[in-house]
Amino acid sequence: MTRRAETIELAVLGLLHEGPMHGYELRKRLNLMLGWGRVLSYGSLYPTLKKMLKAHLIEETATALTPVTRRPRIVYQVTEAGHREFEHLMTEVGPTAWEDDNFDIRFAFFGRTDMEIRLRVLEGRRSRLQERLDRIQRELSLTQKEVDQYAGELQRHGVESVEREVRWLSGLIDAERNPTKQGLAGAEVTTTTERKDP
Amino acid sequence: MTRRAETIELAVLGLLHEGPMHGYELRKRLNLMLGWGRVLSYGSLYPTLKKMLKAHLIEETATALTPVTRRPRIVYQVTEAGHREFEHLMTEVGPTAWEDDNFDIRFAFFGRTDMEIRLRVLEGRRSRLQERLDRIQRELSLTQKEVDQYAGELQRHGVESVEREVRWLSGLIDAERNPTKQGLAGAEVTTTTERKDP
DNA sequence: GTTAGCATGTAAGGAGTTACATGATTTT
DNA sequence: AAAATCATGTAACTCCTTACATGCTAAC
Repeated sequence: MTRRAETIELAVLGLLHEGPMHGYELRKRLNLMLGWGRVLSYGSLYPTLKKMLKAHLIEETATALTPVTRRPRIVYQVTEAGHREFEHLMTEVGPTAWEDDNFDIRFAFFGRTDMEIRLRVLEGRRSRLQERLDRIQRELSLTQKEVDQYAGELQRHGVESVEREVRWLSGLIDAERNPTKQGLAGAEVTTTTERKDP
Repeated sequence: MTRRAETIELAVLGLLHEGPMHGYELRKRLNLMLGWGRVLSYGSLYPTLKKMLKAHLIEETATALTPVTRRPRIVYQVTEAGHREFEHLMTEVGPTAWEDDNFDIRFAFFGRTDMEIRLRVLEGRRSRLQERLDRIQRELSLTQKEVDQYAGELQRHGVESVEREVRWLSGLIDAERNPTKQGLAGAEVTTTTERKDP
């Protein structure tokens, strides 16, 4: 949240790399990408696009408008500067890179970074989560007051979720380190693997 | 997010039920309870407490201040009205109850509600998550464009997380329905199952 | 012909974080 | 004695969501 603007910018830059898109479509793709829960509102997206236009990170493409269509469908595409900004944001490895939202979007675009960067981001993310677990463990041991049944269950479930996340990251890190197996990054670690849906 | 104020209020009301507490301590407990990630800032908590004071939901207790301590440690406790408000918020089952943050805090205080309410909240939460999965599945099938390796892995992992959440809820619902087993709510359902991970 | 989805925006307002400000107490 | 942590606040600022406003296009 809070620092979501940055995230959106990076996401827009990354998505437009696939080809020109207009706002409405961007929003859908964005929601699918980082929208586990919250959805991005127009009131958030369009102003961001305007801002990016002004910063010359993206530009409007001439709209294919038939004599009939009065309403323009504005199609955006990345500029050279935008492309450089994307590279810059992706290679700039730092604390912000492993914050919840930021991590997700960066991960989604891992295909366009070097393994070195990928590893640093994955490892940073993992330590962040590990710290979280440690902190909780520490605080939990300090307040040894016996917790309520449900509150305890919630706590347990929360801890397990984070631990699961850590295992996922470890799998991915391993996969990066020895790409012995055929291409699939960490897929078989996460399991699920086979989907036999039509 | 957004409607976090409500959540904080409910949490404060619930926590103070355990006994009087001062702001600093409340904050720590709160962060431990709903703080998987974000932490609650003072700039958020204290104004909320002030607001609740004005609404007579809580009151300041006379500070045990020795002649030495100049700085008062303000201790809060729930009023009768606050207690009623807590009951009201907990029994009022509706969409807000199964929003991410709201659900967590409500769940933590399940010990103080009836099974009927608990079931409705659990089931509401489960449908919400199920809808989320369906929506994603639907959108994913529409855009059959082959996804990038990493983006795909992220998607997969996200879906699995939600599915896991659904299973957890199902376990809890079962446990509520037949409390045959000894007390422990859904603990053994969440499992942990056997971890003989390779 | 009307509903639903495509498509683009803006304005107001709320919510909460950051940074600031202050001081006490405990630990190293 | 310094550092850490306890403890309580406030103000400004940043974001973002909500609600509003408009109009096209496809399906039912």
